[in-house]
Amino acid sequence: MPTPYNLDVRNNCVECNVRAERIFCNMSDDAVATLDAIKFTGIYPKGSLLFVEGEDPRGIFILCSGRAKLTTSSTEGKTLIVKVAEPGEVLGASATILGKPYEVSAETLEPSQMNFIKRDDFLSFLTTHVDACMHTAQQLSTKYQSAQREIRSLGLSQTTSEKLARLLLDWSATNGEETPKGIRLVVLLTHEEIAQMIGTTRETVTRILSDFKKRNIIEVKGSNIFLLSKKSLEGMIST
Amino acid sequence: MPTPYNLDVRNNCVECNVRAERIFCNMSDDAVATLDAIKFTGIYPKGSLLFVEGEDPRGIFILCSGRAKLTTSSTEGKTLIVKVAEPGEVLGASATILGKPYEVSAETLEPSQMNFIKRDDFLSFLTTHVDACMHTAQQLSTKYQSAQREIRSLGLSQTTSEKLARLLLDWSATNGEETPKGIRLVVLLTHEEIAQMIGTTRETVTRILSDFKKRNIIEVKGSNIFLLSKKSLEGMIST
DNA sequence: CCCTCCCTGTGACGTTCATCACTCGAAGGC
DNA sequence: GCCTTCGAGTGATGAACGTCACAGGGAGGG
Repeated sequence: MPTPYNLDVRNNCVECNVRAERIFCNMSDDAVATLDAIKFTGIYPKGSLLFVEGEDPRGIFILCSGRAKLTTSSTEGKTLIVKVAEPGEVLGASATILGKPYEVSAETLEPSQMNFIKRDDFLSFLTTHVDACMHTAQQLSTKYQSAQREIRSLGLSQTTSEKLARLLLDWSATNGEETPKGIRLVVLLTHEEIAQMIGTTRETVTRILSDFKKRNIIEVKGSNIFLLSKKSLEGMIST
Repeated sequence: MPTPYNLDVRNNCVECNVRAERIFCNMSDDAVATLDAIKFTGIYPKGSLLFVEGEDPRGIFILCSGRAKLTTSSTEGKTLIVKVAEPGEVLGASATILGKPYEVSAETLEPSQMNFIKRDDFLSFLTTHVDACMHTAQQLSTKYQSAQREIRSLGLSQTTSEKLARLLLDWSATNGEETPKGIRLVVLLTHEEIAQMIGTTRETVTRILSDFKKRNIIEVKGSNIFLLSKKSLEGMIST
């Protein structure tokens, strides 16, 4: 039976076969059963806005499959992509826990399955299940460390080439696929969006990528990027 | 009786009179009693290194009084000050929870009292006291949100003046003191360190501050900065 | 099939800021 | 006392990158 958007929908958390790999979901059977009872499963098309920066927190979203970009914008209309969230991540947890406005916006980049949990349900879930609380703390710690990496990249990079090299290497670590001709990356983002990830302009991204191509560091085929020389990229970054 | 460094030392968490104001420490009496039993109180002079980026996590530090800067460095020797921690903050929690290396270094900016908790003690403390775990989650959420603000500032600011204006306004919100001639800030940092906070060079900081002085936006008296025109600063930032 | 829209690519130009090089003043040690 | 060290202030210079402007190509819709 075809499911919407060709997604492999998992309605039941208890029987979920990828649960063990997910830092947040990998909790006691008892806790997962409760989770199952309070969650709302939803399928979202590409481009869905889950929540918007500044909004009061309604609850958390658990990203079961698909990807979502987290963004923050200035009044001048400039946008910064803070992070691309991967399956297993929890979105909106910090705002929900503190009861403060969402600090970023979240938008799906591809058709995605999300489990939503209402704020009150989530908070009482945490206070009644210690290990859910522990896993939340772990999830938050991971998010904090990834934010920290982002800060390093934005603040310590000398040049824009360095930031872009760093981004490509980051991607290759999380989503890279080894092939005979180098590491293959599937890039869902336009140059404009890449620019928003590293705080620069579209033109500069285009120029630097051309430069990388000329120097045989990368090769671009449609939405694939092959890293021909990971070494060269690593040579560009400080740490 | 004089205490070292003229610090008001609080040895006993249960009787601590500022406990209620501290997001992390404000937990149940039962939990605080346990905390008291596993903590090690220490007084650190200015410039003490609590932990270093990359080190395996030994445990967490609760900042009772004083201030500490959190930094990250590149191999090229460039340093970025990620945050100046205030009393009540917990340092090293994310690394300790995940068992991953500290992602930043921590160094005291003034004589400070810290409570240290060993990793194993902290982890079992969290699993046995739900509300300690909740307060840790809140603390982590706060840190995550402040990291997010830092990312915004680094990534969305168009100019260095904007970043500096943002920094001054941030300080005025947390440490500002109203006076007839404007908001007074006590700046513990050198121009070099301010530069490291906003990812620029010392010379640029000096130049921009001079410029602000010329335009009667600020006035500098020793280590005090008076914000004469908060409005002008606000006019420089996008949001 | 053509038209439009969006993404990519590229040139010219100007501004901002990092870098280097130096001076000056204040603090602190011997 | 003097000398050293560290932070602040300032000028000259060049490179990096943002901005504007426009061209080409591919996808999708009427």
